[in-house]
Amino acid sequence: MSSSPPPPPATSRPHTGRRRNPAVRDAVLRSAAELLAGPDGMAVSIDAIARMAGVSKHTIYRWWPSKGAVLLEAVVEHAQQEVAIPDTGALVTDLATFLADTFRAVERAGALLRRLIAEALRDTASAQEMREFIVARRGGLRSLLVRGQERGELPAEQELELTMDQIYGLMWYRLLIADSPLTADDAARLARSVAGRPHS
Amino acid sequence: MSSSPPPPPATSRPHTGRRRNPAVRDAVLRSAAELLAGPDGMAVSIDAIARMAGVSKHTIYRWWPSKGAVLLEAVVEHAQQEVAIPDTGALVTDLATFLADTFRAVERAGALLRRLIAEALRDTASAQEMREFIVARRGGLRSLLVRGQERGELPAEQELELTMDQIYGLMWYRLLIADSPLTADDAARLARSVAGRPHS
Amino acid sequence: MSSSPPPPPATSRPHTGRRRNPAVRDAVLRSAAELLAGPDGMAVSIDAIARMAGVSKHTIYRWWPSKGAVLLEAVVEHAQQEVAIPDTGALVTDLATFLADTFRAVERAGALLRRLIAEALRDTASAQEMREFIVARRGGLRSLLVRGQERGELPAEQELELTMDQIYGLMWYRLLIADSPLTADDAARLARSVAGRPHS
Amino acid sequence: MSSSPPPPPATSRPHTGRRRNPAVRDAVLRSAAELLAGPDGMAVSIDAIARMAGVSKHTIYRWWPSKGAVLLEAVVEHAQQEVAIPDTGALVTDLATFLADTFRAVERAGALLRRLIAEALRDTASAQEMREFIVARRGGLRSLLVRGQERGELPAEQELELTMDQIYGLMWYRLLIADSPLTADDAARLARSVAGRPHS
DNA sequence: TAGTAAACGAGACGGTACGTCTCGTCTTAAG
DNA sequence: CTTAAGACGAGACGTACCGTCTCGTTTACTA
Repeated sequence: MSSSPPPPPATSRPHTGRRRNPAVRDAVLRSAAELLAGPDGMAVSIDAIARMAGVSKHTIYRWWPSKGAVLLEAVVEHAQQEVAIPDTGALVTDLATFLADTFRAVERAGALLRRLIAEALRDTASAQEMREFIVARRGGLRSLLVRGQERGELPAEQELELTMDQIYGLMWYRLLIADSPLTADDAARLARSVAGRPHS
Repeated sequence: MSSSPPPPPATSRPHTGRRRNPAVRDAVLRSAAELLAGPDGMAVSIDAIARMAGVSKHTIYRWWPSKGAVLLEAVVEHAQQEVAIPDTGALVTDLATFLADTFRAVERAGALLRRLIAEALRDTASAQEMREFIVARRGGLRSLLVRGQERGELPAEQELELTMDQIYGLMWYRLLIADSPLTADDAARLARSVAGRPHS
Repeated sequence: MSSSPPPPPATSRPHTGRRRNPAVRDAVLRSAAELLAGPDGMAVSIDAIARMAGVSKHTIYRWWPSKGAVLLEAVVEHAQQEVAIPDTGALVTDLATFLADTFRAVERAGALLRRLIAEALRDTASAQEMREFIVARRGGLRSLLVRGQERGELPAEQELELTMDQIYGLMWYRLLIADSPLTADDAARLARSVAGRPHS
Repeated sequence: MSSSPPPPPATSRPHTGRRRNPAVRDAVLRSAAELLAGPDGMAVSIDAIARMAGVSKHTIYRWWPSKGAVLLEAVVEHAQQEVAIPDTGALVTDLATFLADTFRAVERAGALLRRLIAEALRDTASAQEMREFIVARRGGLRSLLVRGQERGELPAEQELELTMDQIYGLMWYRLLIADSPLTADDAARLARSVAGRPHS
């Protein structure tokens, strides 16, 4: 879900030469995250990342194919703290909890995610990686919904992928387009809506 | 929702000097739209727009405050062909029709919209205008849903704004994040899901 | 012998648009000259010239095709103070005066000329211009020698171009290769040697 | 005139460890010479030399203090085939032969020498070594001129160093500045000029 | 037969410059 | 006043080379 090995090791040579300095990777990603989270007008340039990280531009380009790749990996690293999958016994409360947690995390990383998508929209190459990362992160919600289906709280015929598109769609819509907040209340209402009891 | 008069005419002087040439506005917007719809890697620069339109950069900046504003207005102009509000007597079919039309239009303008959002994500100023435009366009769907509510096809308590966020959220999610198609089938399934009879 | 208009005016359009700011040209050439004359280790980069001149790099590249071209023009501008062609009545004294003046000027501009040639040796394009400039400057010496020939102080059969290659050769040899000084005494001895009375 | 033992072995420790691999030195110098002689635009970088020689950059820097030093030694190695000192009995023919040979050798190594000087002009350190090499090579011509003086073919008072500066000056001038050929005819004319019978 | 010291390849790294690009502002002269 | 042409400063882009610095392996001499 991250990493950045530029040339696959050709044959099975055990590796020679100086090893990659992990401090460099860390410094770059930390600087990238910091700049990404910076004030809204601030541009996130490779020059700026290199300067802040005390690293040469060339070194960044050695390990990451594009700016988007750096930003994505910074976000991935930064977003490592997984949102827990709750199990309260009822789908609607599980969902509400999960979404509230997710929304809170997303709100905190708002500027960062907006800029990440902005980069992806301008760079086909990094867009693909970004897509894969985002799609991979749907697993948590999916397992939650599947459990609801197994328990009979959700009709077996319900198309979960569509449901998930609606949920994550709302989230990104608020974040990217409407620029309106994602509250715990939104989480609760969305949970009820999805669980089929929207107005209880 | 369009236009762009930068300096309000000060006092009530009847106007002196050369008049604004409407052909300039058209040429700029047409060129912008053409470049926006171009191949995915192509950059849409003010220089390119000016060159293609046979117009000076300065003229563009006189009438529009930023690149984003030009692009937005180009999209607005281009998207003038309104999606009709159907009235088949049943919410689910109305919705399906409306969404299918909308999806079709959006798919056609895909590259264009992606670039528009990319610009908005980098330019706070144009983001605001863009937001207003997009929000304004929610009116059609809202009237449709309200009618459904009045007819009793949708519970009176249902929060339409949330529902709309889900619908448009899915649309933008597919467009910007997942980069997956929006089919007529998706429209139908989404319509059923929203109308409360997801699996009929 | 200088200037640098990049695109020839195509057809006979009378010219529109903002005019080239002569202050920019001056600032660039002055900064280039200053850096060229700087301490021996110092590199003369376009970035440095731009920074010192308070000018954008792009502006430099707009008007000069390469670094070498900037440096050459800076030198040309700087070397405008022509060495006078003396007329004392005798070739040997004329020559001695002329060479002493030339040597003095060249010594003063030593670092500058060394760097200029260094650039020319690495950039075929600027080498050509530089060659033309240097060859053009041979006119003074030539007229002096021709006069000597006409007066009978130099054999009519003497090949002046070869003689001049020896004279300027010595000068550049000392400057570029031997890095040894060019004194007034050298000028006098060289004058005697050329005038055919080397040991009077 | 060549070699490159970087740190003298401190005290009289008899030497331990792996010995220097002579193949490395050869490969480096051969690659350097080959690149030096390459097409005019081609850059001669340490990276390129290392790559072509199949040698690590570090190894090069272990044995040579700078790029200039490598290039100089490559040229020295390449120029080992000494130009013979002829003895025909007459200065003018001796000179003509010697210069024709020298010119031919220099013409063959043209690109190589130009690049060598280019490097020396940018690197004070290697300039010194280069100077020493070039000055050392003046011995042949000097002995020839001295013999001429002893034979009375050249005035005893003639300052040979100045004469040699004129000769080698012409050569380098043609090579570096004028970029014009050095022919056998030039050699003959220069020989006559120096021997005091320029128009026989 | 170990131990140890240097040579060597591979290649990471910080630094600096290159020449190109786009942005948004400013200037000029024509209509 | 509007417009086209286009100069300009700012600053990012991605590439190249420099010279230094680990690594881990290989080779040789010494104890």
